[in-house]
Amino acid sequence: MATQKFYLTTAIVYVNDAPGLHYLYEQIGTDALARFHRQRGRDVFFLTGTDENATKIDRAAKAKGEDTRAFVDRLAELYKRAAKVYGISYDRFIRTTDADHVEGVQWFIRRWIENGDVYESTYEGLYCVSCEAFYEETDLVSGRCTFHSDRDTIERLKEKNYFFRLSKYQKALEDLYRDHPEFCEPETRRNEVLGWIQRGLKDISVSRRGLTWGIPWPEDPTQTVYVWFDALINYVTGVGFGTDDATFRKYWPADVHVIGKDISRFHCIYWPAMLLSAGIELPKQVWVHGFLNYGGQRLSKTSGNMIDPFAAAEEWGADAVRYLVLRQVGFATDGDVSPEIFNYRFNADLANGLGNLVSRTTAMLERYFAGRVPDPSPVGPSEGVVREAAEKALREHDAAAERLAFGDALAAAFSLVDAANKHYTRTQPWQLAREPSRKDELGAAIYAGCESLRLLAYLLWPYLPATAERIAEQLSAPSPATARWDEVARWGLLRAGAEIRPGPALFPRLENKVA
RNA sequence: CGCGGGGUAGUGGAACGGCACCACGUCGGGCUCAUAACCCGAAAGUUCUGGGUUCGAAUCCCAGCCCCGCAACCA
Repeated sequence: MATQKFYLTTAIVYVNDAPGLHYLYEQIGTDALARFHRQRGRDVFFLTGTDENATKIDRAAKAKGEDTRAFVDRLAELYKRAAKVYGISYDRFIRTTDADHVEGVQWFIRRWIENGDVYESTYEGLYCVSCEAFYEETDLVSGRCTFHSDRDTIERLKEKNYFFRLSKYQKALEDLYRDHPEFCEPETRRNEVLGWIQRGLKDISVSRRGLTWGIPWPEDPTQTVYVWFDALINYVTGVGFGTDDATFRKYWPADVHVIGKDISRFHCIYWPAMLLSAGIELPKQVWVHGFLNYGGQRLSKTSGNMIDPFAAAEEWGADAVRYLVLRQVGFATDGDVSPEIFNYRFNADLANGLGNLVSRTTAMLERYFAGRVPDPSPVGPSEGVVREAAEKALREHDAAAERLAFGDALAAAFSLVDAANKHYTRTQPWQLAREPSRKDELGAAIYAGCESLRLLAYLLWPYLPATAERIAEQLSAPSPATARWDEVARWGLLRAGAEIRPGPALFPRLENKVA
């Protein structure tokens, strides 16, 4: 039985500035999915990275008087550091300036050329002679470039470029979506894409002339690959296309590309057409997530409503932030985040819910059983109810996680926290403890609470990896990072007599910050 | 008539033809193992507006108002 592979990607991020929380949002969601599949025994390859070949990056570096190469190196490190802080478990962090990517892109484009899908044509547009770049009408302010608004630098210019025959793939894309509607999820995003296709596809310019930064067009050094097309190709070069056939054959096609809704056109139309032209199998799915809003605006650099991910990790803890964004927003739709929302959810779910359940359970174990897990029998009605709740949580969690509904998945897992709390209210262990003759009942009641915690450690690991480790450690249970799912994810596996090692509060309440 | 999404208790979400549900917050009660945590109960909605279809509409149709995203060479 060969291990099933699972290859997933995030979009690569455009590195013109420091990372924001919206960047981590996609990383966190994709990481949770990667961990979920690893936990279920799949051979996961998780690719993420940086998009570095844009002309604007070259310009941003020069504007700061910095060498472009040094500039992207510095920013790539910063993004890697953010990923590390948040426990993003990528297998490769690709940079589009990596040598193997550059080589792979050129091989990719040669295939288009061989296939007759590239031709020379003229691109006409508004050109800023100072920036040496084309702009759209909408980019200009009163007909002037925003970088050089003090003088007239804009000219209407024609440039010879290479064009890709996107129009040739109109029918192939229609067929793709007819036969495999699941290619783009969720459905609302797919409908949007179908609308674009129905209105007809036009050929697109895929090269730029006279740039000094970017990937040279194969066999024509006067042209540079237009950065969007170079960027998309990272999904195949990241697993060895053009340079490492064995790895490429092992992981391609991708199981899912996780992206934001602003770039679905590129991933759901251009990308499959590009692959078809290059004679490469299509990925199985593009999964489009929503955005984080703060104060009614999309969280972004241009909206000026950044939440700094490094500061957020200091404030709430990286695990908590992972939980907060996924639980609050869900993943498919847009949702609101703010420090106030984080604070109240932190207290309600993490401190009062999960953290407090761990505290009360381990405290009772220490007090009543000298820090050893008691025997599970006799199993009374309340223990049965908790067990059913646990099994339901496992089922519902997996079903939700499978469809990237992380908010629902977390809600399913946390339903077990509620079930355990209700169980304590019903059985009242603190009362049983007063009657020595009922020691067995007391043990069974606490065992059920303990067992709920153990299962929670495994269920929550994809979202709260560090917390899950701490819970498992406190129960002397196998590490969620390495345990085989079928050997841990069943009720009743916690060994009686196991040592309990209570730790400090997992999520101390944020007392002063609740407005 | 560019395209798409959305307007539901104070807040955020769910239901998408059949008694309008959940969480947080608020109020009342209980408990004391626990991070003033936990448990039970209650109040709170003319489901954006106006028409229509239907035995019955938050849900379907028409018109309008408002918010958000996209609008293909910006990444």
